Amino acid sequence: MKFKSSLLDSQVANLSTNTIPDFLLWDEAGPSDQLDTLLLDCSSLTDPFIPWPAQGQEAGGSAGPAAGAELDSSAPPRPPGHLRQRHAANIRERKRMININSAFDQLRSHVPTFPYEKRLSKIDTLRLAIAYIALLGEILLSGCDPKSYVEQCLKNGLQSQQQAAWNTTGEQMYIYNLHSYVIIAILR
DNA sequence: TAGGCCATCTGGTCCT
DNA sequence: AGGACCAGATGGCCTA
Repeated sequence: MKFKSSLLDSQVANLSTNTIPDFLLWDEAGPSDQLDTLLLDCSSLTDPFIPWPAQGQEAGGSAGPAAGAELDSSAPPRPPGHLRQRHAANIRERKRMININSAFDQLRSHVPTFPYEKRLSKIDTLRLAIAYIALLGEILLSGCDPKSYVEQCLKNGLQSQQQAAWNTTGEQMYIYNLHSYVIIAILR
């Protein structure tokens, strides 16, 4: 997600003309079933299957630098079964990352974005979620109607932004943009 | 083509 | 000892 000023400005412009931007949550795009199945199949293997090709060749994906260490004659000798254990650890790691990515997908589905916004990156998902939670907390504390609170918040925010633009740091502007982004995306 | 994002592999560390 | 977690390194893909 890139906070292009033109993007935010266009949404603010729409809002100022009482045109509420569309809001859409990300489609539930769960992890690849095929990949899950593949990993389950791999983890059920009982023989020390080595997924990467013969030495010196690149596996289907990208091999890390240490993959070459196996080929390094100067490297310390590995204990027997090291490759098998390493392969098992790789599978566990992939499954762990799938779990993490699944959680990210779930989180994305709860973070308000614009329908034309490209898929949120992980870091943007986290930052927007933080901003969203903060906003929800403010709404709870205010006791106001959520929609009217958000609209009022946006109006006040725009005024304060204009007033304080001259001394606003980049970091503050980024946080402000996150806050505004969430607010505008919520309104519909 | 450079930069951002991501998946993957790997070794190290900590925990059970 | 083995699993979970983590961070570094690397290469692929995509976009401006």
